[in-house]
Amino acid sequence: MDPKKNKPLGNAENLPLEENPNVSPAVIRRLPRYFRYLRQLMRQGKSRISSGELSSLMGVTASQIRQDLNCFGGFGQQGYGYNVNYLYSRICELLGVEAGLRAIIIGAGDLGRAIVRAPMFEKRGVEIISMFDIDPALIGKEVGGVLIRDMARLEDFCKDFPADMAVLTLPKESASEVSERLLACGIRGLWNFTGKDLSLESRDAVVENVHLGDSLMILNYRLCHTADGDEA
Amino acid sequence: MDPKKNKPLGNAENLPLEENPNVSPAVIRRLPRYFRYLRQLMRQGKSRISSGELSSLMGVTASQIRQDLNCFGGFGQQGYGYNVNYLYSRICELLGVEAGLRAIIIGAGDLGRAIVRAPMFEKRGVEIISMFDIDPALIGKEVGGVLIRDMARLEDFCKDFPADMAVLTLPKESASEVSERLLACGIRGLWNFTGKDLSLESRDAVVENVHLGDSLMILNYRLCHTADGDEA
DNA sequence: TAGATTGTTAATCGATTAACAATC
DNA sequence: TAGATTGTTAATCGATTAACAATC
Repeated sequence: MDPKKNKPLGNAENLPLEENPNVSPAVIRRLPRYFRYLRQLMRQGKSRISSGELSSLMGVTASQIRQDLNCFGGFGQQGYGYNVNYLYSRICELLGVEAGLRAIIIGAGDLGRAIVRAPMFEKRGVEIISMFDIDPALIGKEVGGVLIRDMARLEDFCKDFPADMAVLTLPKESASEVSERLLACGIRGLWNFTGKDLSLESRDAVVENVHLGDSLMILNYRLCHTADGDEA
Repeated sequence: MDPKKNKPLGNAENLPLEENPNVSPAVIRRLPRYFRYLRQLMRQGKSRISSGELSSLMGVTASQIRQDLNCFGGFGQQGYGYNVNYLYSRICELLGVEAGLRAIIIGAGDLGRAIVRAPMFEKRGVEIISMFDIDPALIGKEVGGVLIRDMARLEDFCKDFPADMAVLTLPKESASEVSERLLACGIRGLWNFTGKDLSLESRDAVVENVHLGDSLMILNYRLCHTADGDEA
């Protein structure tokens, strides 16, 4: 029973991973959690795990884990389970951790500065190459090793240093206008913290909206509706 | 055809809103968006809206809107539509905007300071009554009008000023230990930014996990898998 | 009244779970 | 080989959409 290190054997074998279109949004939303738990298992030196073991660790069903992983081809081995290192590296590949993506941050306010200093990007293989702001008091300063440039120079900069994504931490009033400029610069991904719903799916760009206000309201709702007498 | 201002007529009429248990998580997740769009309509002075009109505004189906709103009773009127002010106030009620919830923030780092200064809480009727940190260099300072107190005094403070929720913007290493202390203080809601999955549903507390790293990874995935040759 | 639009039921679609044959 | 555990199909569950009768 030698530990598995070889290629996947599932039915997606001869397709490049990037071109499997049969992956549901629900599965994609769960991939980052697999990434995190596998990373942790690897650090703990665990070399092998079964769907059952992983399921009790993550609090989901073993069935779901097997179903999810199989969307991308057979990552495991019957009778053995999954090789942690191998599975981790396949998931990294899926998530583009090794793709060398580059990001810029638009808006050097509180949130922009908090984000640029977080180790999040580095851990996930995304490089922040610049920040931009319109405030003269901020332009020219450095935060977390990243220079804040004048928003007016956005187009110039992108010509020389193309970025894959932009993090929007600017007031929602200018969100639409700025996203147009970013698309024109060739940026294809927006991580949107502005609180304005952006949907550019039709324009060959992807948007991930993070709406903190909505998240807070969901907590509010549940606080108000879980207080003891819920089932009465 | 007089504009509707009276009570709802649906079958949930004689139940207090807080005790309708038939509301699916999917509906709850959408309520904050209704809140935002209705708020905006109100500011624009619009007094009446149909599910069809709202649907094209929000980019969802009219059917879903009617279905969603009906979970909580009949908020509209056949042949007329919905009264914007009335609907807005009912949704505020559902979301606890008038409930006078109080929050504390644990961790006065970049993210904690960014959050305390955001107008988000005030808009949603949540009052931040204190921040806590263990760093002596921060304790005693004020951010956004809120005093940073010593984490060691958490229990003392909560005895005198009970809070409904805590915002966790501290390193994930201490997330579990700190949430135990918070539960012991009587706090029933956690807004968790630590990146560690917390699940305290079993212990009569609610958790809203905001995992920014996961969100970034989903964007990564879609960037890598939408690049032109997707359907090949 | 006629027109409009909800409330609500039925049909469809998608996602999760269960079960088990394949196979290491 | 026997035991374990995946890959995969079928069954269930939940969420969305369509349709239309009720009614303002």
